[in-house]
Formats: sequence, C-alpha cells, structure tokens
Amino acid sequence: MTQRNEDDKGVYGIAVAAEMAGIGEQALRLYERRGLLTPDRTAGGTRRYSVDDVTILRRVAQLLGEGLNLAGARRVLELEEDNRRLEAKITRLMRREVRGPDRS
DNA sequence: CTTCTAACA
DNA sequence: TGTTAGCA
Repeated sequence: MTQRNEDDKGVYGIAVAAEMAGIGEQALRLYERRGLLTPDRTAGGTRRYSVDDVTILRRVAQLLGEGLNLAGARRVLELEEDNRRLEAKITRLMRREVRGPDRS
C-alpha cells in the first residue's frame, strides 16, 4: 500500500540506462537475472529502468570494482536497503519521543 | 527490444 | 566468474 516515489518508476530503456550507468546492456540483463535489481516491465515485456535503478547500477559497478562478485554485491545491496529502513524507523521513533506519540 | 548460446579473460 | 558478441 506504500505509494511509489517518482524515482521508483521506470522511465529509461535498457540502452539509456546502460549508457547512464556506464555498463553494457548484456550485463544489465545479467544483473537482473542474478537478483541485483528488478526494473519495471512494460506490457510488452521491455525493461523500464527508474532513476533509483540507475543509482543501484552505479553502486553495483562500484562494488564490483572493489573486488566483490555479483553474489557479494547483491548481499551488500540487501544490507544497505535494510539499513535505510532501520534508519528511517529510528528517525520516526526519535520524532515520537520528542513530541509524543498521540498527536493528530 | 527480447532470450539464448558460445567464446574469452 | 563475469563480460561480450552474435543470433533468432
């Protein structure tokens, strides 16, 4: 039920996304098959990469350059996403602690 | 644009 | 293991 952010919506074709991330198109398809990201698909089945997807792709390139393999990069992406959620939760809890939980 | 296959480092 | 080129 969580609404989608503008940057989560796929807008770029694979050629554009590959060019933006500096990665080959075949590699992008491989990353998807390995579960590193899941770009949107049009009704016809063509991939639609979002701004966030391109950010992830850049991160992947960075991790691979640091010596991680695809499985390792995937792990890191998962953990980083977990951390973002936890951080957001902490922020919510802190806000509640300051002004109180019951406020309309 | 897609998936698949094979060659290469 | 990951990338790339070529094919259908």
